[in-house]
Amino acid sequence: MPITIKDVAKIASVSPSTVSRVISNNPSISEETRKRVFQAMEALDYRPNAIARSLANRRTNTLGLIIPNSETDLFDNPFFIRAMRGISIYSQKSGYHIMYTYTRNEAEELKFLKDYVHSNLVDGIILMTTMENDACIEYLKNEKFPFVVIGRPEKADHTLWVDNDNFQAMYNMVNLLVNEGVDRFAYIGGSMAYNFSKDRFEGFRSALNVRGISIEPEMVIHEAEISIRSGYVACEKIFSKGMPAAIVTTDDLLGHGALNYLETHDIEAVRVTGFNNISMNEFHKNLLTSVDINSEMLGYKASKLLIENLKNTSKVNHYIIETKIVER
Amino acid sequence: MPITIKDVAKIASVSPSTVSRVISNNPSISEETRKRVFQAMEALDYRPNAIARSLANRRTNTLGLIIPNSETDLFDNPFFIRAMRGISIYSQKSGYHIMYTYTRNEAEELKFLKDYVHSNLVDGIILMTTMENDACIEYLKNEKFPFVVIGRPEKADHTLWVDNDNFQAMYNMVNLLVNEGVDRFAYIGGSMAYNFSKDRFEGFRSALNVRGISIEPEMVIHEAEISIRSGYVACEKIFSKGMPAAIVTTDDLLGHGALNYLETHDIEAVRVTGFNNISMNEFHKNLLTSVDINSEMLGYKASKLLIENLKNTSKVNHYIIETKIVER
DNA sequence: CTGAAAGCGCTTACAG
DNA sequence: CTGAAAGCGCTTACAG
Repeated sequence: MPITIKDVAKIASVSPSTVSRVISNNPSISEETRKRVFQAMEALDYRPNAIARSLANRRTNTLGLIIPNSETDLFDNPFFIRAMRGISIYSQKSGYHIMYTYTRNEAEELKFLKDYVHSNLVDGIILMTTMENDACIEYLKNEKFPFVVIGRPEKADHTLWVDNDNFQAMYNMVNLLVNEGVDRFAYIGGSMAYNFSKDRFEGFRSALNVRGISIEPEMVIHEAEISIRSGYVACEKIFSKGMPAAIVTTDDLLGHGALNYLETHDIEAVRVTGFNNISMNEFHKNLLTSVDINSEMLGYKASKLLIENLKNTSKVNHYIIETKIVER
Repeated sequence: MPITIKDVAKIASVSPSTVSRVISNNPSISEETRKRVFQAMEALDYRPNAIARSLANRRTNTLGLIIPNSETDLFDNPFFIRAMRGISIYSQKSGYHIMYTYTRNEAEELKFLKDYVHSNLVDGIILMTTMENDACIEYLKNEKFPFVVIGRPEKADHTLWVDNDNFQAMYNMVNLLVNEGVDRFAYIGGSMAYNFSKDRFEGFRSALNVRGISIEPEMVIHEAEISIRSGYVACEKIFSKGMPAAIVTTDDLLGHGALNYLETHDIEAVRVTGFNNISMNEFHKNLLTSVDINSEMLGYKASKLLIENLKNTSKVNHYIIETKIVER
């Protein structure tokens, strides 16, 4: 027999309405009765039933999280768990809970998204990635259901999003290498269906352009899968065409694949760079210079942005998270 | 104005009770009216309100997941995300949702655990790790709140748990090495406050015992933190004492730390083994033989066990997940 | 096989 | 500043 608001009301000699107002911090309650009610709650070790509150006020204080398809190694990428940590930390602070669901493909993404939206279980949704013609974004916009997306969407209007400045981060990385004297570049990136891949590639292209270094198309590889294996395989193609002075990649897993290739083939003096600054880099003998994208902050700010908007206390529709080049 | 059970009832010319019975698959409904109700639901695109259902039948069909403290690299360990994936996949199948919360220390663990238990938001809890004198297990037992724990707890009676046979896995690994001719062993493990650390160490000890190989205490290191760094640091201690023929570790991160040490110091012909078979192993030049603990299956079976018990369809209180040595 | 009614534990206009 | 009442959208004994 659980303790309810009625039990508290009886002990405190007030009505259930009053107890409810005390719980929700309604300012119209006198200090005297507030104190009495708190005492009663304490005495009974009363905890409000979150489900009942949700039904009555039509808010669940819960956010839904869609973790995208990843048969690939992508899933061992610490990005997701780090972002989920940031999401959890901000949400805890503001009294929100987080539901997640793992999906294997876009069809499942959409299916579970609908489940979240129609079940009334969550007040808003966090999408962990952005794709070209993203069906999830499309759907949520149509339904006018609150959501935030990690990664700048194609049409950023009327959409909440957080992202790094991927163009700038890659631009700066290439510049750094040019300043070190690198004059021949290879590039390994992920699928151009992702906006962050496009942005990073554009940063690469623009930086070389500005510095007057030509891009060699056969040294530019876009791999469908972001993994150590892909990085390795891409190098086989690259080195069949020539010998770059640096291999710029869009992910540390690709970068480590490249490093493995270099080591296996006893190739020296080729710089390799990546993104994400995964912990594996730190003690690795082969040095990988990497962009720390601050995944945890991406998650943190994503939930912040969404929750602020649910409470109507936000003026902005996006946050840019600072990146940092970690040189090695 | 959301569509409710009443709207459906009106269209189908039945009472709300009947609609409810159709939704919950109550067998006492005639085929004829069942069909009519389904048609009405379809016509209105009706979706039951999960919150209202939860309040009425006192089940939320939601599980709560506590992700333990990890200021350390532990968090980049793919174990967590893989287990969470398994948990999600089984839960989806049986119509359960998953909430997670990240915690920074045992005090927070307990705090958020209480939050879950008292908010009535979840029907059961999944604990991702087991510790010595685990306060969370203690608490949940006292509250008689349903839970499952990944990792065999100290007192396994009246507790649901899933685990590998960590003793056996390590025992087999050591045996394999002995058969290959290894006659001098070093050991790097995690904190002995974790049962899996204890089990793995016992497997190590017993296997050497049986094969008549003595353990050199100064070559046995228990690190508080499971990380690449710790593995490296442990090797500094080990090699100041002598030259083992194999370094057996309880985690691939420790193993990679050891490999890095060997490489940095140009030490060859020392075998290194780990646990988890992380993806980093696959393309790494230095070969790490590893125990694949099947993290995803641990998560999968954990939610299966918990959900089966919530539905009273389970006879067992634990599952052992098979491990597999991946030789390299 | 089906319906009317009470109930799950809250919130919130409305009235005073 | 506080209470009585209706309502949130379901479920489920009870009765027929």
